[in-house]
Amino acid sequence: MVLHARGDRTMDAETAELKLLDTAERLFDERGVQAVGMDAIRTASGVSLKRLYQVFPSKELLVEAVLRRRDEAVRAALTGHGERVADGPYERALAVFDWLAGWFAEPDFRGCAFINTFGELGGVTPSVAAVARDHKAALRAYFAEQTDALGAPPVLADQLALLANGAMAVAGITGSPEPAAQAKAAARVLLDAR
Amino acid sequence: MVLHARGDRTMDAETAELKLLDTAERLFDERGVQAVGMDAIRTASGVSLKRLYQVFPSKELLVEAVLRRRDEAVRAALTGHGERVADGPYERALAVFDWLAGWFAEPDFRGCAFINTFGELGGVTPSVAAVARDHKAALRAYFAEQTDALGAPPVLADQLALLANGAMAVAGITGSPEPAAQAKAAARVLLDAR
DNA sequence: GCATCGGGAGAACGTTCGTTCTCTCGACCG
DNA sequence: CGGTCGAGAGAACGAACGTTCTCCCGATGC
Repeated sequence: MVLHARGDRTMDAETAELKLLDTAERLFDERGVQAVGMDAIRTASGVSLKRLYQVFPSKELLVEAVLRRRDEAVRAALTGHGERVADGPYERALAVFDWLAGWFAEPDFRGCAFINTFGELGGVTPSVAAVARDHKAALRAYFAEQTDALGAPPVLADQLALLANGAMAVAGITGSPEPAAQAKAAARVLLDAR
Repeated sequence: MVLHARGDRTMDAETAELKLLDTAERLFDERGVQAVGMDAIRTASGVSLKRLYQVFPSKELLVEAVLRRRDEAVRAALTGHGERVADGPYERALAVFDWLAGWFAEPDFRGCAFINTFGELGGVTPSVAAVARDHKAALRAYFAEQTDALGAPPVLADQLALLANGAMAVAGITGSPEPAAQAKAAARVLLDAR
């Protein structure tokens, strides 16, 4: 509960945390983690350094929080998109690639944050590696839900996940949204093959 | 030409360049680019800082040289492996995934250097982004050679490249070599589907 | 009204980094 | 053999970073 309702000069901890996560996510996506200083996050977010370190006592914890929030957002978007636009496991599996297409077409798309951050910090920061592993396991699990419902062998879920991750990596590097459609067509072939 | 054949206390420029590229590649793979200082490369390679900056006038140029050399090595390994173990475009396309399997099984495998370095520096260093793009275009071109020979449509080459890149990303993050075999099986389905 | 608390702004601190400079010494040239 | 060149070792420099500290002010409680 907010006990002190002052003017606009200060902000409560929840607002600060939200602004920090939003700002850090955007800057990390644009420039990478190490290229963004805490001071840049302070300036871009308007949250004071003191508050910043109250909410996230170190940069590593901020990075972890950004990735965890994005992990949850992606999981929710995936299942939400699947339920909205497709019914049946076959369509839901394919709908993932439509969701990727929309993501890749965003003007500031620069690849998957988990692939990128793992590449930058995965060899040096175990917590980052763990979040990336968890996230990719969740994507595979979503495909596995659909393939299980189809009675398909588990390896099909792995293969659909490879297509999705390959599309993210290639779309990020080339800047083209095409990999989403290419991966969707390949996924359809794999789904139809059995 | 080496005019001064001294003892072992100095080394000529070619030897220094080789040692620097080898050392930098290993350290960059292990820890990422920004986590490795020029001093660490100096110490690990035994090449003096003075020589280092004679051969590579900046860290950015060293990173670029490491990636370009690896690009050429991968291209050569790909075609060499294809010619050695497989004949015919169908087998050559699949042989890429056997080559990936051997790579993923190396004890210090930490993912594709181009995917990882793009994630770290691609948003900030255009030359790094360009090398990564070129490298991924070359992989796609290798697949395109095989699919063209098979009379398959060009999109199949993109799809095989998505499988290969997805396997690299997932194998790097999870540390498992399995994605290579899963991708190979999927590639076979795609190749057989037409 | 006054003491206290907590926050914002930003200076300060210690470290690390990329890069350059200094010092020294061995090898070649006359 | 004396002078010059270039190399190695590592100190030094300036900037940037993550983190902490200082100063000041407005709001709250008695």
